[in-house]
Amino acid sequence: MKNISKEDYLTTIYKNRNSDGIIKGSQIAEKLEISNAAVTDMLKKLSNDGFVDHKRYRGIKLTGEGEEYARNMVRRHRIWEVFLHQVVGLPWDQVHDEAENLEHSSSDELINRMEEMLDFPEFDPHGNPIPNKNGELPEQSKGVSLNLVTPGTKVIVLRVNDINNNFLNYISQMGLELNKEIEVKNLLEYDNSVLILIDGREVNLSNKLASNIFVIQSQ
Amino acid sequence: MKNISKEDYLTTIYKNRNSDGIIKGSQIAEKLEISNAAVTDMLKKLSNDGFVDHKRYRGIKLTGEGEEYARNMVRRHRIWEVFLHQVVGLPWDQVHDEAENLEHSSSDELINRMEEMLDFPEFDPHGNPIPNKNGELPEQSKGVSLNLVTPGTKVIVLRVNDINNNFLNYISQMGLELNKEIEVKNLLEYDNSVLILIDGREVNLSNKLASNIFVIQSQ
DNA sequence: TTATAAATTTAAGCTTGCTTAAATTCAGTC
DNA sequence: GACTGAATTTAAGCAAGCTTAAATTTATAA
Repeated sequence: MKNISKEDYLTTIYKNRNSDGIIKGSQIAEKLEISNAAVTDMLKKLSNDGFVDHKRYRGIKLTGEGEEYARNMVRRHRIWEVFLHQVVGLPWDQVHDEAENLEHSSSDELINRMEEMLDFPEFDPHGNPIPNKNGELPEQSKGVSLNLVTPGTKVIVLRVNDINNNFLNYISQMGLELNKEIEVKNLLEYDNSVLILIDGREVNLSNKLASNIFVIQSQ
Repeated sequence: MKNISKEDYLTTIYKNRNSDGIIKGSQIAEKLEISNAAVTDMLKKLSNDGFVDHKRYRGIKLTGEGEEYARNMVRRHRIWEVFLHQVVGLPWDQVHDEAENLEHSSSDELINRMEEMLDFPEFDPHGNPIPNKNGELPEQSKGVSLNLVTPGTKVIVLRVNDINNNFLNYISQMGLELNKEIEVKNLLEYDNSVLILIDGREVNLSNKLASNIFVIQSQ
């Protein structure tokens, strides 16, 4: 049976909350693929532990402590990704799943030492920002998701969401990589998928896929 | 509450069984610091899973599959230790505890890649042999534990048992390290402790400590 | 051979994190 | 202001891995 750690609940909240910092229990349940009842259960514990603010039937929010904890988990994850990519030499589409496991099993001292070894990287191999030791995030241009780009525009890949190896492997095989210039050719009304030009090849991306790829206009 | 993995049971059996490959449940319980009842419980499961041979009230033995599994865990542990020491730069007395956690959370692919990066090391930073991909151990001179050496003999440190950071840190602070020559001055009858000469300093080691340090006679 | 100590197993019970099903609350619509 | 559907919580129950206490088996030694 699946057994999800408190750490996973916290990072799930951190990554999926809305702009007000609020998330619904059902969203957590969906992301973690467990029942709503299990989420309610765990929220009681996380609330007792002081990691989340939660009142019955209301939205969920991280406390300061919860925010700190979650950011540190994200930090661990992303530093592992950089390390696995740069030091161990794993391709960018194979570091996520490994980091997902390692992030729970390493001391902060190890993370800090790896960070130093890597000369304090600001972004992971998928372009996502790495919180520093104090939990602060580096500046990053906003970007827009690929499914919202006006057809005819040339853009540069800024970052992609770190979903899982499968997603990363798929877009990698299409030739997508960080900082690569692509052109949005068309937006298909039928299914909201996007037709793009990569290395002179035309590729169709589903709306869902495109929504996880963030770009900026190239000049 | 403590929650020990099946993997830990298997490595505990592997490391603490006698020369016939047999271990008693009570020994496992003692090493893992849990009750005998918990061990009986888990042995049923491990037996069902085909990892151990076990009949009621009799000794416990690894099956072929169990042996393979345990060796692979030892392999993972020791490769992590070498990696943390050589690549990340952790001192030899600080790699054990970290590796203890990481060994459960890394894929075999990662282990193999690290092994290759390290050019297929045969021994970990404490001198203990690393099983290769096929589970085979490198040749190693036998050595004798320090508490059994005849006083007056000069010896070289061959390996030390990988107990925990605390033990390693302690002997490290005394100046003990791999391949260093030391002299056994005296064996104190009172408590079976050992008086040795390291770098010209006289140091007394308890019998228990000395029994975890293995040496060979230097010529 | 039998008594006794040690090791092991069984039994009953606890906690954690999950499940499904039923009950409750909330939010939006008419 | 009542109705309805969605979200949430409660309730009851399960599996895993532990606990302590009691019962059983084995090994040892008189």
